[in-house]
Amino acid sequence: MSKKVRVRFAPSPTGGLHLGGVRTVLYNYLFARKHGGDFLVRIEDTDQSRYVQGAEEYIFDTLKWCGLEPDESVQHGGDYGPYRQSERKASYRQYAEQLVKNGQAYYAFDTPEDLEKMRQDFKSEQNPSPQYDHTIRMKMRNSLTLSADETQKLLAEGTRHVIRIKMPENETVSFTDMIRGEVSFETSLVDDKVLLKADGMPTYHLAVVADDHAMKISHAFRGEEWLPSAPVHILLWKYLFGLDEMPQWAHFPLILGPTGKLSKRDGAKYGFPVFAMNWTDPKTNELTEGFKEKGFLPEAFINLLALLGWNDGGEQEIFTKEELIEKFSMDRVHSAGAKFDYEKAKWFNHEWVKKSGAGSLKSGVKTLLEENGIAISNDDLLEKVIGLVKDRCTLLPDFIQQSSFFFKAPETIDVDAVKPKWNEAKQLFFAELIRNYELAIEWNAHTLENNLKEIAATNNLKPGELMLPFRIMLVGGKFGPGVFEIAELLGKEETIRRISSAIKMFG
RNA sequence: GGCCCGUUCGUCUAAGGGUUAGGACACCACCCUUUCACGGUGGUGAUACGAGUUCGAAUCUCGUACGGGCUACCA
Repeated sequence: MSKKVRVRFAPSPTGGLHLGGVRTVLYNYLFARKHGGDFLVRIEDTDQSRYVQGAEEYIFDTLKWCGLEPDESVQHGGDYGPYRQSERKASYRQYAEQLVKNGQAYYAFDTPEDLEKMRQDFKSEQNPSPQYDHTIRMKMRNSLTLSADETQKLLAEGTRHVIRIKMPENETVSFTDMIRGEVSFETSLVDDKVLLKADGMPTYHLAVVADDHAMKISHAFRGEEWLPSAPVHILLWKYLFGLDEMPQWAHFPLILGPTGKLSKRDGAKYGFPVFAMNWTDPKTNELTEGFKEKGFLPEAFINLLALLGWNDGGEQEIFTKEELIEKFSMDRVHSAGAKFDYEKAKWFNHEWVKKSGAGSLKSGVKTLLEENGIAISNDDLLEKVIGLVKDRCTLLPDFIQQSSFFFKAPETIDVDAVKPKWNEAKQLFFAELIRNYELAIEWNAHTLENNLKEIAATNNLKPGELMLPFRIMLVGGKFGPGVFEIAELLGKEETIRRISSAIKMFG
């Protein structure tokens, strides 16, 4: 009974990886880690027409960024390769032929035109999309309707054909889903799915069963959109390997957008990322923004995804990956779909930015600043700056506004916010402040504040009137952390330089 | 249309027969803050509907409504 836990993520390399895909990876990963099992990635590239250059590499880059690297894959090696279905072609036909031999599948010679005609002919109001099923198959061109000789002749001539499963009539196929409990289907209502395509490639249905068996998968997890085809897979397991060998299934709820299943379109339409990382379609050059580039931390991304359809029963919402591994359990995964809320996603990131040490944020922020023309020569200063401003940064790019002025004098000064209330007294005050600061021996926020207050008092000025001008001199605008903390990090020379150059603009 | 899955605040969710139905995001108010945030306190706000089982139902059963998924030689 205690088979080693082995789970897989099986994407097809057709484009960027979206939220739902990454969450499927996550739940697989957590389950494997929790149970000391293996997590592998198998590339489902059986549809040559949909193959997209670069998509496979993108998937692995994404997993790496998320910190969800597989134990076995095309890139990580393993004993159950190849991990790309296009390279496993040989075995699939053999299984399909075996099914034909046993009367559980059949050759079908219908052309795409034949199929189109069938759909037109049988289309009605009650049945808007006719299926190739037990009511139809005897009216089509296949090894069930043709004589054995004819079938052999067509095969010998190399006639293009597919192999379809022959769904039994009046049987109930049921299985226990780890999330939904017992799910059952009437076989008469399921169509004869193609198992092996005319090009010799398997469809997903055959491939998933053959490969899950070959790779000794113990638990097969996937999105809910697969639930309707589960009976086909159950039957294939029964016919080919026996139900005892079959992995346990779990179908994850869908992640929904504002209208339905979350799509790339939703992201563009509502202004939030849908893919994990930036993805550029090599054909159209269309760029779809990713969470990474939007400024999400991988820890936050994983965290928010984990909570979209699962929770540990308590009120904790911020989890490290290690905590997730410890607490994850499949029976606490929901059965209902979850609508993605970008505001909440940002909240998760903000929590993680606050929680992260300045040291761990440093390299990301440094890159970002440098990309925006801010050269960082002093890493220690950068770390101090990050520590000072991170509480007010939700996404990584927020650090640009919040910390640029520490390294480069502001290009624009919000003169209008100061000028109307500027006067001779303030002019003189700041001139005196400069003289005072020039003589300062200790340069820290506390003394700078005390000195300012003392000078203000002797000049009969309220500190309140002076803080905003002072801030704008140093920062350029009405934002940022405490003024004296800023001045401390700026240093004596730079603080004085900014005050004196700003005075001229106000006067 | 058929099949399958689902339904607790606007959103993510807790409560596995007995709670004033709890928390978080968002929103609002107040406090803190001589900027903006953070933080703190409080507030608005939900068991889709109808039957049944039960002393007692958000919770179990059935029906209805609504939502979603699938219905390709795509995955």
